Amino acid sequence: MTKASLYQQLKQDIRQGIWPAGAVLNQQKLSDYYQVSRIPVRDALQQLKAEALLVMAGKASLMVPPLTAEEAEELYQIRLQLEPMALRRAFPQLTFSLLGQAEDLLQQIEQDQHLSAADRGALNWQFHLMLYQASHCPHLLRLLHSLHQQVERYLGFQEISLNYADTSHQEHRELLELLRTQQLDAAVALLQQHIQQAGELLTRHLRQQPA
Amino acid sequence: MTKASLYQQLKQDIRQGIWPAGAVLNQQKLSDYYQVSRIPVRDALQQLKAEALLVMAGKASLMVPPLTAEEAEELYQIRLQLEPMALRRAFPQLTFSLLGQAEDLLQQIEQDQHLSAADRGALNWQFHLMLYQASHCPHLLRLLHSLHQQVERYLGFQEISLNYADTSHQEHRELLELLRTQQLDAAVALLQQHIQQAGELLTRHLRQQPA
DNA sequence: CCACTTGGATTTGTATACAAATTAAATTAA
DNA sequence: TTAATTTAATTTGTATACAAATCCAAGTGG
Repeated sequence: MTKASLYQQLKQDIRQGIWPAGAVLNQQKLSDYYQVSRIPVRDALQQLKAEALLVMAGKASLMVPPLTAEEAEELYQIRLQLEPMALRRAFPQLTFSLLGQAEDLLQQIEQDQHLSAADRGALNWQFHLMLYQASHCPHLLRLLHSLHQQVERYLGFQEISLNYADTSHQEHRELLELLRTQQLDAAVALLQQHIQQAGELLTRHLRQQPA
Repeated sequence: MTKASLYQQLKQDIRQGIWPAGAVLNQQKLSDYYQVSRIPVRDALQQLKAEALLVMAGKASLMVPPLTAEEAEELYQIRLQLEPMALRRAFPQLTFSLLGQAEDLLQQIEQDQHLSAADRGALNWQFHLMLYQASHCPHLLRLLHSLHQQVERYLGFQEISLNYADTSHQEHRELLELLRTQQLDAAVALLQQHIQQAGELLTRHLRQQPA
């Protein structure tokens, strides 16, 4: 378990609920669990804290943040502001090659019916990222990546991703088609609708059946 | 030099150019300079890296990011998307008490004519924060705080803040007045203009006279 | 009964020492 | 001369040991 991979592992284990929402993580427990000293654990924790994938609990201890409908809505609202911007700035630099690669990712999602929620989430983000990357906006991409990691914690609910899968796929296809035919404004409108819809579905679910 | 303060100190020293843009920071150098072991230095560096106040230079070393017009523009564009959102979400919860506290900050800026660029920047952000805080959006506030820290590195140029000071003050006053009289849309429009103007001034300056 | 100390147990913070990796220079071959 | 390769120096990564702080529960006074 090397340094970078400990960070990755911890992040994945938080997503997968090994360290559930509300759990207080202490360095000793983690260094025992991952069979490393506290130093690399501290490094990983520090990084996760800075990304808000962990939050302070008391004066010195760290906690896996609870999942709330309010914060989920907030995250989607922020995405709703930033992702259209990313798409607009990427648009002039989008190539058929990139759009093709994005389509490949879609196909991968649709074909492999028995992907884990985590894998589907990762591929879904890769699809969006493929489009946004062309913007060459390092800060924007960094923020979107961070936001997506936050959101991913909420998408463990099988029901959501399954119910929404078909609509989502179709919207992704339409988005690609609009970009291919140079209809930027329509593409942005669709993207906004896409994000808003996903956000509403998630928050509705959270309010009905809190995490 | 305790842990939290080492992080603060390093951040301040980067802003103030003790570790200038492009400088590669190594742990030994910093632990000598700040008279602490490498462990707390590592913690601080890890955090600064996660906030993009430091960036990777090569495989393992960290660098103070260069200042570029492109990134400055990007940062202001992101603020342009997020700050109006923060103001809108704060608006229903804004009280006369908060508006009063915001006004106090303005007065503090205007009265003290010989503030350092850093101090003026800090107070300016506190003014904006006073308004946005009422939104109770933790993620949004965290992002805006981070963005502002990024932007602050660009505002060491005396000419900019001095030239713009008067216009900026007046816009701040107008903003408060619009909020007092419940004119949200006008307030948002002014805020957008305020950010855009500041961004254009900065990027124009950077393109004329690169850092 | 509640708020407030106080003690010990736990947990985090830091220093030092050493291992692993990276960087940069020197050397060699094309 | 240039590019690739090896080697030495530097720098980062990690473990262990100890100091400082925090947390929590038991005890005390109001």
